[in-house]
Amino acid sequence: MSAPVRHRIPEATVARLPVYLRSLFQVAEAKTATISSERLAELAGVNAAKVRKDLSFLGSYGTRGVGYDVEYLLFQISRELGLTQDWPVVIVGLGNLGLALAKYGGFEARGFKIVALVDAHPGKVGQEVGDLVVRHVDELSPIVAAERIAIGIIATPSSSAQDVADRLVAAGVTSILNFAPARLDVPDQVSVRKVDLSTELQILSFYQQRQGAMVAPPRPGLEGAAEEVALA
Amino acid sequence: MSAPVRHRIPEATVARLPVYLRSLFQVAEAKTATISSERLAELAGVNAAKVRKDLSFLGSYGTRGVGYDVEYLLFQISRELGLTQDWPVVIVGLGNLGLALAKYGGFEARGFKIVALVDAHPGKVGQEVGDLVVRHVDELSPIVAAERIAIGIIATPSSSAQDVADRLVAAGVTSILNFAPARLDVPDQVSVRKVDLSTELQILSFYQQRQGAMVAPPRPGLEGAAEEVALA
DNA sequence: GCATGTGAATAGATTCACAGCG
DNA sequence: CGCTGTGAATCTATTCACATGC
Repeated sequence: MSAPVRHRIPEATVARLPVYLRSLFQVAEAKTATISSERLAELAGVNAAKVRKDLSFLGSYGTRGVGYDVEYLLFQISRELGLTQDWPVVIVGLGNLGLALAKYGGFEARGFKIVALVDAHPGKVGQEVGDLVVRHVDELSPIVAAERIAIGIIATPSSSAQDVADRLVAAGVTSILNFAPARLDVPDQVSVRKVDLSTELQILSFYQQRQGAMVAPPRPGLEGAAEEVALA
Repeated sequence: MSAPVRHRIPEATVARLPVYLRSLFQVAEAKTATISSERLAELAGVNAAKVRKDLSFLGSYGTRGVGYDVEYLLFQISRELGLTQDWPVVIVGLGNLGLALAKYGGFEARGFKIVALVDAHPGKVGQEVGDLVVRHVDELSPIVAAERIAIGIIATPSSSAQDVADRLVAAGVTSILNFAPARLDVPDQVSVRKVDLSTELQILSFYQQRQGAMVAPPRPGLEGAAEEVALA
């Protein structure tokens, strides 16, 4: 059931697998049966050697002289990412952002299903959002257990983020996506990823400031290399 | 008026400066005058040697045997990030996510000011959000010019993302924060950073699937890509 | 012939460990 | 003496270049 685990897959590679997955979905819609590393690289915005090396960590799924079978590769990457099942997710915090996430339909298509909404504020509890009713954060444990939730999204103010993380962990959640601009202290077995909008803007600001009219774009993490900047 | 640029600052370091900044604001509120790399590392969730090396790229702002002056360091990092001024920002796309971002008050405090909202949908145009009125995307150029906007946030469905990016670039925007799950093709001078919620969840799914055993919380600031957003 | 798969080379980031200085 | 600043060592990631095998 679980993936082969031929090698230990590098973190940087794991972070790119979802990008390849998306590109492959596009290609699959166009009824293309096979794809070369060159073409996939172009769609994903990376370099072809990187694509080949990344895919080689999953196994030898390509055919020399031909390329990769799109459907087969889609399946292999999905399996590697654990997306052959749907993961139940809880959103904690239903302010502007939490609500936007709750209403966003794009997760379902990608292997995730929002199954519970939780907030600490009495005014929020009981509210209906889509086909879910917001429940109180004190009920987190039974909800997580009942719905077999493994992934939690924190969309609260940062002042409550650590408390919420503690509750999620206590309830048995082992993966957390944190939108609050706060560092979370969690046990080693728990994975945390952070999305911080202000941080992203500040990084853009850095590169923006350095260019006035010169050079040097940053790079979101994909290709490209920063050029040198002349001294002021 | 721009920073000293003693060395070229590594990308990984740039991505951590906002984290240090936030930690320093906390510390400053507590009226602490100086801070050691050890303590700052703890607050930022990184290792102390990394803090020292990162800060050393900005200059020698610490005092041996003592630590760093909090206020001074705050200023230096802010300056390096270009946050001594407020950047005017436009949000394109006012679906659930765009609206949530528009209503989110956290940017102002961090050096950014949302000065314009733009959408292509007639139903959206004219709507009031906070103290702004949504304007039509066709007016982008004059708006960008009038407000001296350098940073644009794309919160549209991915099908429009490239078109919006082209318009932003044509209007003179040189930094883009992209929430749409699409790769953007832009000129070299333009910086793009991408925030992709589904990708983040998929990365969590990978580690979740490899349960119990090792943990490997991926890095927050750099790579990432894949899906996200926008709503209709 | 042609595109994969992969060792080897290079580049970049992190960590170590200690010299240097207040 | 304590903590910064930094070369050196290590680890991770990227890119090159070509042998391999369809």
